[in-house]
Amino acid sequence: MSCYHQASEVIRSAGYRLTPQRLFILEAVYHLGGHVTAEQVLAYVQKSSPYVDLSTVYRTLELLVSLGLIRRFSAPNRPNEYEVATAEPHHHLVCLRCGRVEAVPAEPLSTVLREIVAAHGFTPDETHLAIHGLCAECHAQERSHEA
Amino acid sequence: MSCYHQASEVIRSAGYRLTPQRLFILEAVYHLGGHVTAEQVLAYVQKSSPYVDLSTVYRTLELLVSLGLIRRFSAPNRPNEYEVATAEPHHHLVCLRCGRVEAVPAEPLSTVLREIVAAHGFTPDETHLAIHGLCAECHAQERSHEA
DNA sequence: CTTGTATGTGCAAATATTTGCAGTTCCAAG
DNA sequence: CTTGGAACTGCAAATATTTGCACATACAAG
Ligand SMILES: [Mn+2]
Ligand SMILES: [Mn+2]
Ligand SMILES: [Zn+2]
Ligand SMILES: [Zn+2]
Repeated sequence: MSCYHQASEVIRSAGYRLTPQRLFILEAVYHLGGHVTAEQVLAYVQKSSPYVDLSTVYRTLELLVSLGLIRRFSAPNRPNEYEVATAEPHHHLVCLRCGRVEAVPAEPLSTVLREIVAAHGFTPDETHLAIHGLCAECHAQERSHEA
Repeated sequence: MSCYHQASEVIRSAGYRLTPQRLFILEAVYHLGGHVTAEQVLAYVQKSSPYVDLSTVYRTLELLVSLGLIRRFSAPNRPNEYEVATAEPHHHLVCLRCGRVEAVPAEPLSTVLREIVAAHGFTPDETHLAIHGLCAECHAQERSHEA
């Protein structure tokens, strides 16, 4: 579950320093589970290490994203969320009306996506796509609302 | 080209007021063309109407998005960009390394996407997807960088 | 175990975006 | 053509995120 030991090794072997802050932040994302915001990570980290700063959390989360250790979930009108990359690969459907976020398996979407954009010489590395639209309920409501 | 007349009718018939600010902002997005930021829209609008506020621009742009008159382009580490919805439907490939943004036709991606997420009862209405990854050049560089 | 130094951190300020609120204005109803 | 009131706006403050910089520290080399 919460074994972020290998993850810390990735940091080292990529040439980055293994600081207490980075370990705390890594542990926070692993421990909290699911999607977490920078603010939530900070709150957890500060229980053990009160002087860690929010900017360090942001910087570290982006570092972990660039190393592929965590994934970013970014949707308009909500703070960025982050999640361990060891979770099953998936995308998210974001309802623009009620705000609900639902996970869907990465496949077959990822494969199709990869094939289509490969024709443009592009290599998508984002396994965590935010697809905007309307959930079933909200879509039904919009339809009835017309008349 | 710049005929946003029908667009203003959409605002009215959706029950929103047709204010000078909304017309100026609409015209700005039509006139400037391509992807524009709130800041750019403000600069253009203020030439004719100096007291318009940036918050009004943000609010109005989001209103126009919700009415389907313009599209939002939202990628991490860059301000949101907006574009008239009358442009040919397309998505964007965003290189996470060099920052380049390339347009790709909406089809066949949109159709595939729609089919796949329909199985989850979801109706994607976002024809302006930001797909993250590496462009051809940057991908080549990463490969050679390994060795 | 030192030590030098590039990397990383805390803090504060900058930037990007959103929100609350009091005053203004569009426009439906008369 | 008025006019009342909800919708809208400007402004300022709040919130979200990024950045500059001086100081701290991980860690490679000795
Ligand atoms: Mn997720
Ligand atoms: Mn576009
Ligand atoms: Zn919904
Ligand atoms: Zn690139």
